[in-house]
Amino acid sequence: MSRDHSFTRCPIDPGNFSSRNSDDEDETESKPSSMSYKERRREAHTQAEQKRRDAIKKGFDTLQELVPACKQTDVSGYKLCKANVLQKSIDYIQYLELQKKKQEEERNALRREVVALRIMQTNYEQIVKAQQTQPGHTETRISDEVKFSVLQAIMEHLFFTFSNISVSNFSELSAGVFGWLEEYCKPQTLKETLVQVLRRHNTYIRTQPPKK
DNA sequence: ACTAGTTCTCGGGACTGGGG
DNA sequence: CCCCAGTCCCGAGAACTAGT
Repeated sequence: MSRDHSFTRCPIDPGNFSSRNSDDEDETESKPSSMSYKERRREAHTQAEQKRRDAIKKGFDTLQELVPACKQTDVSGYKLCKANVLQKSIDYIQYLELQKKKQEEERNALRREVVALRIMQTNYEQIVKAQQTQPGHTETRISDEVKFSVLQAIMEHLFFTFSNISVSNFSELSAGVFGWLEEYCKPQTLKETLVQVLRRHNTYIRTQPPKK
């Protein structure tokens, strides 16, 4: 069985175990003043184990500080067991991943909205420009009533087309709006709609008797 | 007293890097 | 290439502690 040893090892301390061969004879503890090779090796091993346990403990302590559900809730020094710290850390990471996903979806939806609004802005600007460059265009005073009536006719037409969009869920609505924008909010289509509405109003206004 | 969790020590397997 | 020191990791068992 081979294990993955991708960790980084600490540099070797030349002060330890520098004369292993010369100490081999000490294993019978014939010299009480100096430790035998076995004893020194055992002591070094104990220290290394202590160091390893400290590192593990430090890691758990850090997790307990970082994960809100693991933080101490009272002054009695309450501490979660390691298994709970691990489980709560896992839960917290999963929660953070979910939050990240939600925020990314929200950001994408907002970006789509920005694109749609820019398309609409461009359309309106082109309509205004086209109207201003029409031959015979004169600045005449239009009443608020007529303006409202024109706007209402345009919006009614748009709403009629918009009402065909499927709204069973958000993604369908989202896709439907894009399709609707591309089909019914094209500059040319809007221009045609506007022309129709204005023609109708022009005819209607001419046939109306002047108000007294 | 019992139980569960933690800490510590010890022994041992496995791996790495340097030296002969 | 082999040996060895140093290191890491793991399991077992003992000791300790805190809660019930």
